[in-house]
Amino acid sequence: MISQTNEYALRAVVHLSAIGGGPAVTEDIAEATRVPAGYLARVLRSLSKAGILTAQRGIGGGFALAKPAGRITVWDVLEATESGIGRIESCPLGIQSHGKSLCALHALLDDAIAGVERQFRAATIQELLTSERESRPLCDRSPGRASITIKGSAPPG
Amino acid sequence: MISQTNEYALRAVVHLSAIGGGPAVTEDIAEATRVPAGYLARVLRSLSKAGILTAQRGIGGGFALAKPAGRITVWDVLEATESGIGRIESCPLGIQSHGKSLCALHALLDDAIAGVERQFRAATIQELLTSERESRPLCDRSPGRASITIKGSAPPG
DNA sequence: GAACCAATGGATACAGTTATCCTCAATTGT
DNA sequence: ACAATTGAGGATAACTGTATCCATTGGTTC
Repeated sequence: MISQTNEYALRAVVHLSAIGGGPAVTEDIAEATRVPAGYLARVLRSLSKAGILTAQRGIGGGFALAKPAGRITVWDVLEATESGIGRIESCPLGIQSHGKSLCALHALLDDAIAGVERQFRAATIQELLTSERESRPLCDRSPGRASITIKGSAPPG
Repeated sequence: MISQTNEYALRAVVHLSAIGGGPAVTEDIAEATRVPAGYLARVLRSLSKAGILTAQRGIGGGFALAKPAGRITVWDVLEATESGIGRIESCPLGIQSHGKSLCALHALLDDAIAGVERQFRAATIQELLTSERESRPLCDRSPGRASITIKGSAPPG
């Protein structure tokens, strides 16, 4: 359903949004989101290629949101990390007569997936951060303070 | 989302329902559903263990539905083949404060999954066969005739 | 230009899923 | 009892997604 890679990508984007859009270096994002740094680097590249993040090398560089969090949907992030969610386009059995309109079985399956897609298309990253839920994404405590502990290099303020 | 194994299991159960509940031997089910026979054997065992199918050895044996198709849900089949759909129980980051109530991000993800679960719990195998859709599951042609080609098991010579 | 920083890209290892195969146990028919 | 049929179970291979590593390239600062 939601692959590990999807998870990592979402965490990274949410984190960047939470700190105001970045930029932040791979190492720091990995630390904050508890994602293996080596693999995260690869995921961030995907997000960069997909135009969700911008990448900047050298000192002061890192990854940053390419557009405001309110304009990035959960769906965007999932799509960027491939694997997507796997809509069913045609009959997996390769039955000709099912080519255009899926059979009852696969129509049901695809309907379910379509519902998920709709939900994810409607949800922006910004909404996750301003949600009224008890706990916010990635934060170690409940709302009220949106502070995220960023270890190491650049202490804000 | 829907794993290959899930697919195979669904096809097998749908097929058995379509031929009236069985029994049918692994080889024949594999033929009709276009599933690799060796692997299908394993999947059928899972379904048998889960109480969805009954297994009978020896001549005239095979697998049969353990209960009427109207009482088997898509969800039952998915659960039986493990992997399920992967509801999110607790925060994947292992953040303590998220333990009970998921954060906004994972609440959203789990909501979507929950919706899928609800749909699949409500759909019976029987409904798939009596659906008014253009094409029925596994059939090579549209409704009207529910005939399924079962290749003869008698080898020449 | 030199030195350092950080992303890029490729090679590689690891893990879980998918798939195959072979032997054993149960059932049926002669 | 014997042979044929058919599922049960385990060992193993192939494949894909996950994760690590290292050399390279691009960019900043001095």
